[in-house]
Amino acid sequence: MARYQFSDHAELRAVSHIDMDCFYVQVEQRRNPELKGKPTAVVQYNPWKGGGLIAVGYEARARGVKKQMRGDDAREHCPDINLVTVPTAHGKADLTIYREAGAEVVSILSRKGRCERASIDEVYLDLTEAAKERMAHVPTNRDDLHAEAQKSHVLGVTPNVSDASSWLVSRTEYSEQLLAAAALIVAELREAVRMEARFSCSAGVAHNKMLAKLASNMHKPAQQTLVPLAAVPGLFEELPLKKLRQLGGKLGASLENQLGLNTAGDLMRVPLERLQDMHGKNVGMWLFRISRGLDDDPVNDRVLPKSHGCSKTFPGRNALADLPAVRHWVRQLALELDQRLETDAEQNGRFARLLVASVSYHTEPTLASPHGVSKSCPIAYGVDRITADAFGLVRRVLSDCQAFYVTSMGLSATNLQATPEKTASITTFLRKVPGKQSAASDGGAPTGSETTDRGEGETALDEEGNGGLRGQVAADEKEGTAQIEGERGGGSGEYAETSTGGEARRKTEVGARKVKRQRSPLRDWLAAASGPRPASKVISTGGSEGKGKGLEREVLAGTATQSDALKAEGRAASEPAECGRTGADDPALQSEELRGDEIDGQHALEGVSCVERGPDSTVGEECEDVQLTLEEWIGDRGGTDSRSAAADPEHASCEGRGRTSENEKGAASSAEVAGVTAEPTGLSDLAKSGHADRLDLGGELGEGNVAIEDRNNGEEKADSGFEWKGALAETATARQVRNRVEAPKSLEALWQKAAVPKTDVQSERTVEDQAGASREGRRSTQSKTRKRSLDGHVADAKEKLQKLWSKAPSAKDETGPAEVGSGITYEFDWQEVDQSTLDELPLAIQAEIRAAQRLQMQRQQPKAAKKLEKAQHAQSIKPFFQRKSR
DNA sequence: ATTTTGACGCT
DNA sequence: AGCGTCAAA
Repeated sequence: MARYQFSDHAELRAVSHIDMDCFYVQVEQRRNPELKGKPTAVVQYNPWKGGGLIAVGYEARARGVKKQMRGDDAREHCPDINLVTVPTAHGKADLTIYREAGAEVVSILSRKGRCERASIDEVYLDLTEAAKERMAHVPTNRDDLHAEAQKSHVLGVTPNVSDASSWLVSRTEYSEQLLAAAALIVAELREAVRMEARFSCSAGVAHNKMLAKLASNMHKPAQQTLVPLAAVPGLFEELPLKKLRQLGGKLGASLENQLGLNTAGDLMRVPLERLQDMHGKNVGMWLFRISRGLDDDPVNDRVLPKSHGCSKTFPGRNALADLPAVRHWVRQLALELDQRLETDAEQNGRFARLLVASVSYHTEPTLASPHGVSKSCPIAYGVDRITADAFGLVRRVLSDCQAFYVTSMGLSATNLQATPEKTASITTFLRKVPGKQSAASDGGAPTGSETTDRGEGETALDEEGNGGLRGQVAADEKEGTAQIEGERGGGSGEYAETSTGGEARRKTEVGARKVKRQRSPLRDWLAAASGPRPASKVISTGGSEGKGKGLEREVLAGTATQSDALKAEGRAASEPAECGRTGADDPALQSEELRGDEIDGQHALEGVSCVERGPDSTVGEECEDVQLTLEEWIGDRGGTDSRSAAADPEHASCEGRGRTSENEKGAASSAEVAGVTAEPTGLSDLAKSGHADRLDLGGELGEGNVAIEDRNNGEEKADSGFEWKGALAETATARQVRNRVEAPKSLEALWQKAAVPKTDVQSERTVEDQAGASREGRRSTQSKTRKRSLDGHVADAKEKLQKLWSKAPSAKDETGPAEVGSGITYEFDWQEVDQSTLDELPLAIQAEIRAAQRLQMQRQQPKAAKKLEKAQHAQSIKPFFQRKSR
């Protein structure tokens, strides 16, 4: 029976999953070599019951220490255990050192094939190509195998055969040859990790991610396991279902409870139709396939995380009960997040676009599980702005509550984009041309070296994976290697130095995708952008000559703000229309939306945005928030005073060194301001306005003409020391105002409201956001009709249910309509709802129905109730993935 | 009172 | 956009 059907050899992949052994413990042992070989665990926070264990070393595991223990429990099992506390910063656990160590490992493991960072300490590798090449060179003599490869475990072969060597060298089946070759590569990579980073790791080698992941966990620590195709049926027959990736949670439990399955083999015997009936077409098919060892989930080419997040819990009494406390902790989180974002921007040229604030809270002291809510807005870099925006988001959630008890908060920055060349960031849009003298660095800038290790012609943000960057990384790695070897040669302290200088060097030299650079325009800008800024500064992104309308000109010139623009439309600036517009009746917004990313099919420049970025800003401040001033851009460079820099008469023009493309020309020809499309604005036009500081990126993008107008005298200056790097940091998308008129309502508030009969269920009025407004010195008044949020529907559903179930116990009226917010009416008998009807209902209703059924069962047959509860729990899971097919 | 992450799917 | 699920140290 052909269980495994691979149409031909070409489709067979060689995939490895590599997982560090008790990673945090190893990191700590490398930091403090005295811990090596001793029972060690890493804990988070000490005071309460000795802290929570998050990693346990193998010596400690041997003594019965388990990860779910508290520090105190661990001490009981193993009195001489070394408990290392995770570093803290900003009053919270800070995992930076582990992230950096993880990046170190990734930089090594990504050498031989496509590499996907699966977590802080795991990667998947697609070694298909490398293994194919390697197949021709697999030794025929088992003694010539890499020692680490010899120690491989081969499922279905070892330990019956004493070691894997003979298996590895004598394969005849293509699939096995491929795995054998991959195993040699993996052995070498693991050895490289051991030598260069001094970490041990375990690996699985198979034809897909699922099997590789399974295998990497089978022989730990410091071993590797191969899964030949033929081994799968035997393996799965005994394998608990939960061991398969994605089946460790509710889905796996539901399979066990509903179908009585215990092993993966059991799952294999369930007909596809049954699986699809139960879990939908996609999940059903996915289950069918993984139960046969089939998995086409590709190894993605991604070595960097897609988001940065930080969070903190405030359990029990520590719950935050007032806004100042909330604000304080928002700021602490922002401090960490900002640092991590800046580092990412420096090292990887990436910028986040979205800020998400999550908060879990109670409205009264209770043991019930808290409500979790998240809100998001476009992100603005800088601690203060992240703080202000995130606090605004959180406040929006809490402002309706008479009382709140915040049990956890988190910030995360997502939508990280490696700003591509043609929409490059304003933060990187100019770069000092090495060796070229410039006004800005005149005056003996002491630290102003902008030199990078790149060749002159290369950009900081070359297309991903191009030779320039790769080459650099490779060179760095080589240096790092040399450095380590030097240390080893030193003799005595092979590890002695590592927690100090050696590690620091490796950090910069071996880190993944890191580029050595001490200073950069980016860094300067980020630093400057975090500080206070003068009002009404504008960067104009003008193309060739052109004239804007009067108002637009003013805005460009920096005296007008968006509020002026709004006034000109006959609206008072203080009116709440401001930035939250979502209505199609708003001309400014329309053009704002139209502004978009594309003009003439190309990325548009956005020289000025007056779009509010966070929930707190008001109109007058918005421009200020998003402008890049002359001082900000120039002022911090090398400590040189901006005015003298700008006043340097030497450089009346500069030659661009960057690329010029049709795209960029198109982009340069238009700029949007305050939601109004501005015509290309020539330098001279702006110069005449004589108002404000500005940078005018004149001419075509890529040419690098930089004109600087001095605020004080309106004199036009130019600086030639820079290179045009592209367009803009913030794409239209990032600036789009989202949900600005979102009702600041908690679920509770909605629920309370829902108790009052409403005539208009399709819309509601937002309320004035007052809480904290005076402290902020701002007011944001919003009153807007909008579509109901999901929360509203849920609240409605709950209300209906309350009514419904209030009748239920008396059991007279057992069929009742449940009207849900959307207006759909469901009819059912709550005692006999069939599964398909139940599935149609909103989850909140499903949960209530199940609760009611249990309640009744409890009364009638207390024993059976428990069983029902378990089954219902399994049923209540939501489908959560949709497998992509390759 | 595990905590702090991070990816991804659903609606 | 916001929530839920799953997973790792």
